[in-house]
Amino acid sequence: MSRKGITREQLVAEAALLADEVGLEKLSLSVLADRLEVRSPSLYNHVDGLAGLRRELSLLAANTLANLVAKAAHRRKGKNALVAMGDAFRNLSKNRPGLYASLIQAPAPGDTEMADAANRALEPLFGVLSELGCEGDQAIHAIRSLRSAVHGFALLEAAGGFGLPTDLDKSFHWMIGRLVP
Amino acid sequence: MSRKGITREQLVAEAALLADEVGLEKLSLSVLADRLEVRSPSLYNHVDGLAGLRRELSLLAANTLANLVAKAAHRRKGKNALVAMGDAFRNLSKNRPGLYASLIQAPAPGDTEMADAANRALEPLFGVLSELGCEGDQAIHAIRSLRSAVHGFALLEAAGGFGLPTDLDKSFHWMIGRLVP
DNA sequence: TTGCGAATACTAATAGCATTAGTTTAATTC
DNA sequence: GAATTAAACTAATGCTATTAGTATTCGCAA
Repeated sequence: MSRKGITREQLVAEAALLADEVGLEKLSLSVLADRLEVRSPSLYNHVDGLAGLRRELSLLAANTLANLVAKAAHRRKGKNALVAMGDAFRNLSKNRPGLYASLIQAPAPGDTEMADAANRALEPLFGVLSELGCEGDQAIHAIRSLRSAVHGFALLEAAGGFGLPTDLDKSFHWMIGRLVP
Repeated sequence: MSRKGITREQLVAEAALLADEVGLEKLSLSVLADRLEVRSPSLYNHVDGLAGLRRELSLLAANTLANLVAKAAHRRKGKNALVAMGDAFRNLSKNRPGLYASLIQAPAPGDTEMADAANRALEPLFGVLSELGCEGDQAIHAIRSLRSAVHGFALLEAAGGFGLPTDLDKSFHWMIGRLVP
């Protein structure tokens, strides 16, 4: 058969798009192979099985998020920056639900690359908080709370957990405003 | 073969325990059948396939949570009640991770039984907030925020998302305190 | 240009899971 | 005690992931 010239990056990117369309749970090597017009065993040349693909997706998600958050924080200050970062988070979950969902899986113990990528998305948060004069225990509490709240909000929203979609933006901003010291 | 006398409640309860042990993703009809010392097609007498089992688990989780939250709120007032309810939430995620995880799946559109069960867990929350003089938009924002924050915190904690486990309780209580109006 | 090695695709085969159909057997009911 | 129903079983199908082995194509070096 003629070569398709698939690269790992393309493969993972396509898998992410597919996950957005059909849901991360329904993403299988079979459907990905169909999409790429290839037989499923061929995927093993690029990725270490389904588990490997999932890890690549997590990595892509973490890096994508880190970039969006950094861009959102750029040239903004204080609470404005926090709100923009929160919005970036939430927008990713709305625009790329499959990709966002792959953030959830816990990194394997000792997987520093994965842990690093996740931490990179949090760095701007540290910056803004210290700029707001928030240090020590306060900063730790605030970061944990903001992460939890934003993540939980995005998940509940994606799962249709909120009854009415009215004023969801207001609620989200109210929440963030409450959690900055 | 002699009958095993399995009831649907037992089956679902056992499935929940199994999910706690091996993780919800790894819970299959096969392993459940092994645990119950039965062949997997026999499970179809009690439950509508894997999808049906998952729905039953979600229902059990929602009801369990509703009971725990109601008990936590009992005879408590104001912020004390909110903290106790939050703790109940978080404890469930720690003690029954598999069961807790099955809360996440979105209810099928039109599945009122599932939606009702989920709402029942939130009722005490409404009570406490109105008792705190929180009404209208404020109440809506607060409820959404508290749900998001508590849920997000429980998930991140379960996934090992927080680096150090030190003072996690303090952070959790700090967060709740911030979100009550 | 030719030839060689590595990368990438393929086919074939295996194993596990969910699911359906049809059968048997035990319990319940009349 | 006979008939009905419920709950177990076996057998078979189809889908997925995965491995092994094979062939083809691309890039590079002689």
